[in-house]
Amino acid sequence: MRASRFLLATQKEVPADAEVISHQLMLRAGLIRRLASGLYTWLPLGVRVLQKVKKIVREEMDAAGAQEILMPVVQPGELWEESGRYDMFGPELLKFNDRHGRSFCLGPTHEEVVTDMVRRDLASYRQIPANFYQIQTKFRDEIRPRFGVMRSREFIMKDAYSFHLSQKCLQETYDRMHSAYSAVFGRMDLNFRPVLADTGSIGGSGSHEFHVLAESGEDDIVFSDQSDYAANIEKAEALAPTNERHKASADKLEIATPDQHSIEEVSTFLKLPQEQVLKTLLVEGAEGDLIALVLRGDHQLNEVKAENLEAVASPLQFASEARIQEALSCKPGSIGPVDLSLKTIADRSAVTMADFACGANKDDFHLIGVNWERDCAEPEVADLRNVVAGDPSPCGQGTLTIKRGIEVGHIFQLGTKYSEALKAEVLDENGKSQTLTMGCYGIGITRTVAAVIEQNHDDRGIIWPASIAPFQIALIPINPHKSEAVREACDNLYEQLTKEGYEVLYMDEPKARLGVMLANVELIGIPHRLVIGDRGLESGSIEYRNRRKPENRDVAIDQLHSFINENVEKL
RNA sequence: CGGAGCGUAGCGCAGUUUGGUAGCGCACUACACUGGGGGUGUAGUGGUCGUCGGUUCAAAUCCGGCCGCUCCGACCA
Repeated sequence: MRASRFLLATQKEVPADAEVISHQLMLRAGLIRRLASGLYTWLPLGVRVLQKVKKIVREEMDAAGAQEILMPVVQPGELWEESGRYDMFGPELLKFNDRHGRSFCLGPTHEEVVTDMVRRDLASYRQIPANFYQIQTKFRDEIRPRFGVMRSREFIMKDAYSFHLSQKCLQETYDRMHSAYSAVFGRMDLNFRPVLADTGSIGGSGSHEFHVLAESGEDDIVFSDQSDYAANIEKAEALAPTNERHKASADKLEIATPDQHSIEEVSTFLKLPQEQVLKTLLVEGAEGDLIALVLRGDHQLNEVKAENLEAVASPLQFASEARIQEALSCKPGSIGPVDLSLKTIADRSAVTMADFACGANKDDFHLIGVNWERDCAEPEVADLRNVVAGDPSPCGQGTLTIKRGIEVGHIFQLGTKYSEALKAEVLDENGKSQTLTMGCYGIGITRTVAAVIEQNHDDRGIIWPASIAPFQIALIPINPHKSEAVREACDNLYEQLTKEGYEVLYMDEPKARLGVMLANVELIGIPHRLVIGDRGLESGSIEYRNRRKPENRDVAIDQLHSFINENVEKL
């Protein structure tokens, strides 16, 4: 590609509203432009990267036996009513009516549509298993789009859906998708981890997320230091403490704690460590009642675990201040389990506390020296908290560390949730109708591009892995408008390399300054760079530089061909 | 939706306190010099100051409504 015929929309200055490095570099390198909140136009350079990612995904999906389809972005509301998600999905589902007043939505995901396709077109067990995928634009009306393409409202996703007649068969496809995903992210040289994940509201049994490890990630991933165990913090079990609860040794005492509400305030005020203060949170119960969730003060509620409790309403909803006032006649900062007439569920760690402090269910008062059994009823016990670094690993080996991850892929065993609701059935060998079991598998294509940049950049710009670089080689002439020889050498080399199948960006604008071209080529992250000038030509060499290496090297012109063959990945 | 902040040229910003000719840097156009690592000079292009209304002789500036955006908390690939 000749740069004179290609939109290189690079910018020197960092746009003010770009927070994370990938967002900044994508804007500066001219990959994307913002159209509105959470909506981005992909410029020519960005599209080239996107196409590379899609190509890798297609190759791996095809190799794993999946078939490509393409489903509409706009979907009939009826279908979503049939699955029960039209009202359940929440405000992320953008709904609208057509001119006839029929309801439609923009697809945030495509379970309904594939399941509908399958129930119409698959009739026999002979067609099972089947795995259909597409690469399509999705829309989720995110509350807060941010980090550019990392959490946008419109995004491109590869989603696949498999159909089976047995759990065993589903497991096989699931495992095959697991390895296909590892292959996809491996081909992009990403430092990633498959981690155990919560199946969330979609339900089903097995689920893994694929996370790219990066500081800017929005998820906490926990690892065992002595085994392969890795899980999303939402999923990671906090084991019960091994030590027994101490005997009560202090007397219960009520203390005035004016204006002390948070655990931090209370622990400072009472001069007690946070581990000695009990945290009591009120949430809406499944029966319309209120439930008290109790944690050690220094621990954090794991909302997914809480939501998965039967007694707790799903989605999780904290009790409003008004509701608390009505039930307990006090504010949220002064609640405790003593004489509390609500169902109380305590975290495994909280229940081993003794002589602790907690709210007195009376504004501006706390209790100290409180003990379970003696002062308040033994609560129900559950795993309610987020694990913290240093906790024992739930796999039984090692302790946990926590890192940030960007979720770029997610695989699920869905079970029969959608096939049952939409009656996706086929006849088995005995002529009997059987409901299909489903799996679903997503890769955030656009998000993956951002994740790659998060892991591959320096202070000059992006450093693309060979497999998804927009161009392999940048060809830069020095003063071509002055030197016929340079121009000719570059023209020839450009033609030759292009003919051989290399993707070359030829910086052929006659008056472009060398420094500007070099800076641009580094900013947009092209892996290999050739600089051709009079001096080099006279001494029979061409300057080469690898984007990842700090130094130039001169390559003899007559060896250039083999040098490139050896050092540049042909795609 | 709650809390904080912003809206002035394609990008980054000043000007708003104290009302009085719309500015700077980058980018862009032309020319010249320069020419082996974001160069210099000269001359230019580009703005109904988010929007609607009010106050005033006069509003980017003061007042009010609306819209949009960003950041911090609840969603997910």
